[in-house]
Amino acid sequence: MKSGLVTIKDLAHELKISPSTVSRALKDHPDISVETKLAVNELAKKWNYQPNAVALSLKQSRSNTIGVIIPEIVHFFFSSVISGIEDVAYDAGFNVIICQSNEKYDREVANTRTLLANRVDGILVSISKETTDFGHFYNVRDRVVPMVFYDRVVPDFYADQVIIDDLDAAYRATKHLIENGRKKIMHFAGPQNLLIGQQRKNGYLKALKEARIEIDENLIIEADNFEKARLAAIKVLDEKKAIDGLFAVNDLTAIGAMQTLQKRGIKIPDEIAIVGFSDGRLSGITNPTLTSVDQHGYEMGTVATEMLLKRITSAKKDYPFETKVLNANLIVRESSVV
Amino acid sequence: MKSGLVTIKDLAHELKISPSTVSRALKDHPDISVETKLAVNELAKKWNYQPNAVALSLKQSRSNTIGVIIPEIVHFFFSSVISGIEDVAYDAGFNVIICQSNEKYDREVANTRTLLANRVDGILVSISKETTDFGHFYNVRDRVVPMVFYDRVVPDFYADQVIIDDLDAAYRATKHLIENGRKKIMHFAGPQNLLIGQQRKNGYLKALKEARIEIDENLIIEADNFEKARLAAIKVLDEKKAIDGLFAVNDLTAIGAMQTLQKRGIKIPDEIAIVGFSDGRLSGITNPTLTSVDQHGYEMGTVATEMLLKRITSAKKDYPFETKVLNANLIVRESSVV
DNA sequence: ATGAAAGCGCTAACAG
DNA sequence: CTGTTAGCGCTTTCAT
Repeated sequence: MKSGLVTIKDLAHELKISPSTVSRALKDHPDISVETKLAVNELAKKWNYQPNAVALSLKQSRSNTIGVIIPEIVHFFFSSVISGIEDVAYDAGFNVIICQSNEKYDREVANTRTLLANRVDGILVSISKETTDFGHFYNVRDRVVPMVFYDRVVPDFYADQVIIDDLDAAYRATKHLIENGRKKIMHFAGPQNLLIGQQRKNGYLKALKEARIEIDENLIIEADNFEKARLAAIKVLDEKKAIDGLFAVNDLTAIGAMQTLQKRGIKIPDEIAIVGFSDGRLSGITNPTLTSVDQHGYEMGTVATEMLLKRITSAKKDYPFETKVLNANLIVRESSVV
Repeated sequence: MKSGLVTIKDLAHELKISPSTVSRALKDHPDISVETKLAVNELAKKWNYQPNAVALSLKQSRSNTIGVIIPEIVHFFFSSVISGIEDVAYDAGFNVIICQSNEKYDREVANTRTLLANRVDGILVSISKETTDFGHFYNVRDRVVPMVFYDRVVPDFYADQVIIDDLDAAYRATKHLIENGRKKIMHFAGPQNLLIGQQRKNGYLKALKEARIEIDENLIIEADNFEKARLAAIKVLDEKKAIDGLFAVNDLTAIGAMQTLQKRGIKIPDEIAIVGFSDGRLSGITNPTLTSVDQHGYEMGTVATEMLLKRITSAKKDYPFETKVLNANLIVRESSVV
């Protein structure tokens, strides 16, 4: 058993044949005699030969690696997406390089460079909350590297993408509150430079309009995480706004608000009904359990990866871009129904 | 602006100089004249030249990439670890290839092969719940690829590792229950082939012994996830065991038990006090909030990566292996104190 | 059925 | 200060 790195050359040298023959024998090329194949494979096994994927990448200008840019890994939704990506990529023999943008534009740009430098065969992206300039993605397109956007897509950028129907989901979530008799419904909104932030707000507005509930801009507050939700909730209470419902852009925001309201003695859902968005591990364990939109992270990861692999492996790459819209269903729990 | 992939050759050809000069100019080699440098850099920028990291890897037998084997990404603790790894690696200019073992031995072995094939400069591993054979890691050692184990380490395997003192943390968690007057304390244990499973159980036993509480093997049940915890809790209730405390191997297990007990009308912490382990996002949002051991996932990721990078970059690699033990503090919340 | 040679993109020792 | 050459590990055409 030879230790360290065994190369094709080593095998060739030992067997007194040429590297090309070893290469062919290893991949069962028809030209090679059975004896040679046997000898080569035996030694390869004995010496624990493993092909150098780096050399292969260079030779074939194909790395069998896909890159993923993700805003934040520590997040039920996004980690579910990664899990879906990983599983599909693994089955197809692809590696996954993960880059976390940490919601920073600069880092997203750097990530993109890194992935291109490493000659990944394709890139999966969900843009950061900060991103408003998309030059780095045009760069990817110039390099003809396939790219699929998931969840947080770039508006008007012609590319493959997989999303959920955020507008409709938000609409149904808000409608659900209205159907349960709520009339003064707040919205804790996401950043409006993200399409999903806009869409979820629009869905909220649509439901209100449809029910002929007057829209009060003061009831729409930009708050998209636990801390901001706490502060926003406190502010709302201090201003003694009369509200009976809340639709939040994500679960953690909903939970931050819920806990703050509860601490002030407000009964959920009796006094204020709450609906979140994402349906991660959290929603089932709060008290009351949280009504939420199931965003199907794992599925989004698998679908996005399948789209990407299809574009990577298909002979002609210039077929039209696709947009897949996944189902997002409202999971009704205790926080919204008395 | 040339699209597609620009190489050093292209630049050299255009400027009618040799590739080596371009290469040197690009890295600001002192030998090269200022004019040449300027010309090269200008064209490189104009043509958006980006070095091919794959070619570099091959040349330098160094990929600037580290591999991570992680049991499950969708898990607050593990995703925190990844986040820590990512941040440190990124700052040091290293890429991160993530492989999920999904708690399967076979997949862990395959992951190891993949990472070696891709010539990663080092590997971070937390072993799967199934793993009892460690041959694949000896393989890594033969290849002289640095390796650091985090959290779930291999017993008696001589390697760098970063862990928390599971035994002590479990001991303190259990002692905390005892100090709050609990005497019939159950333990929902993790798989005993994992060191952390053993250690946490041993810590529990140590605290009981110290308090001269008789150990009842029937109160130790192997249950390490939400579902198993529900079933175990139901079984316990059906058998009408008299218990007043529970120490669970992780938070999700604690929460599964807590919810089941609550549904049967048992008051937490009044009738049964509960302590979990990990302290993720979940523990602060349950009702009552969950007392738990803070496992410092992010820090574990950063420390493990620093150890790995140190071994990768240090000239002599044969300095003694280190074991770093991180502090794990008990975060007391409502579930354990009346 | 096998070998020799070239080349993927880059760097570095050696020459001038 | 710059060019030539060789080689990282592998595949593949073209010879033989």
